[in-house]
Amino acid sequence: MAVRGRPRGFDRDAALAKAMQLFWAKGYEGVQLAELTAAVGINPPSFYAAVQSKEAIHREALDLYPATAGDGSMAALRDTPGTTTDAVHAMLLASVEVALASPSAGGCMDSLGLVNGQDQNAALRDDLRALRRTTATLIRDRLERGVREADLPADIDAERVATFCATVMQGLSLQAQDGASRDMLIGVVETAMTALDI
Amino acid sequence: MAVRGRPRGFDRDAALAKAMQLFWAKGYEGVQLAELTAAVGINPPSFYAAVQSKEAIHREALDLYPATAGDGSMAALRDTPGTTTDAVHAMLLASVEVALASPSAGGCMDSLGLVNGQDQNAALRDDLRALRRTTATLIRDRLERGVREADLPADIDAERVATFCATVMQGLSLQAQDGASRDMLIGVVETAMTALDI
DNA sequence: TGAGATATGTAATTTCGACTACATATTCAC
DNA sequence: GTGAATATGTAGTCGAAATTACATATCTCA
Repeated sequence: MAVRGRPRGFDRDAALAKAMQLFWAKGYEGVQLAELTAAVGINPPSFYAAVQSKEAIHREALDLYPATAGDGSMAALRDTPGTTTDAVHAMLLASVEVALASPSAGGCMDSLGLVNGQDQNAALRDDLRALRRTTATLIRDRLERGVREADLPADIDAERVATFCATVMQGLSLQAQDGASRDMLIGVVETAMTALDI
Repeated sequence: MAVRGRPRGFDRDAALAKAMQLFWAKGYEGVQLAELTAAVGINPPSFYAAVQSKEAIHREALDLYPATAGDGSMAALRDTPGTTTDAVHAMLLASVEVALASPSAGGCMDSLGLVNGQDQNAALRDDLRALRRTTATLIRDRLERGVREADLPADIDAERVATFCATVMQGLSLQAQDGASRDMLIGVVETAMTALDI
């Protein structure tokens, strides 16, 4: 059962990837649809034939982000063997790479995609906040696992340490935007790790 | 030599203070001029008779910010007696209060006022970046003073530690936006301080 | 008191950016 | 080949937000 009508003249997945790059580089409100369609090489009607709205494709980009470039830090947290401390260290180092991997060195898409924008985009801003809270929760879960496995002292405050890690990761995104070098960001991570010698 | 013509019907300083509150709460692009004029109780022409543009009053607000509410952290860094560590600790605790003092619990105005906005506001975004770099420089200066006064070990990397502090402070702003409580933010500061037991 | 100067209110204007109407083009099913 | 279905390009529309035109109001100075 092949599709009827005229076939789409561009690669939707490639367009989405391009959109993600743009949103990552410039934030939601920093990207104009005209810019996006120009980057893909299409006209607005072709875009709207394939996507419901700017907001809709941004949501798709948010889903694509961890599935590709943006998953570095959570993947490191999840997959790094060894101690919990090793995993947290790898996570922070990975978040440095994510921040620098932005097409504009603009930090993490979830952290900076929409910070203080227009009221009309409040829903998206709240979604990003929820994503960030989820990240903090994943970190806390990993720390609590470390406690259960006697890898960390039983008396640590997992939520506090997780919030500290999230704070540093978000700060790293802004530092990347401010032009900090990879070496400097890695130095920040190493300094942060000394706070985790619990 | 009194002023000629009809006198202004509103208090310009009060209007500026209101504008600062709004910009602090919602960011540059999150505030509409209509909202600002409504909050002040005037109409747009009265605003434009007293101020050149939205961008101009935002610049004034950026100047007013440290002169009033926003100066907490730098004042603490500057004025806290005792050790350098005491000063840094006070600075971080003050930045928690600044972040929570925002009319919307929205973090520091310099950190979050315009993160990933429209291309047309690139100049303002760059100004904010410069302000943040200045903050990091002030911290580094204080640390270097600590080294000179033998208050800190001679071999610390002042720039790295200063960048760490700036990273945490900026992260605290985002955490405040994400709804972290004062207790949690203070916990983050205490955790960060353990990284500074150099 | 009147002339000059500045402020205000009403109601635009202007610009920009997301989104779309519509005519045309390309494909599939039969 | 014809018709149904979907895509594309041109050229808009539509709404939102900063900014302003202009008539009027209120003040100082002579």
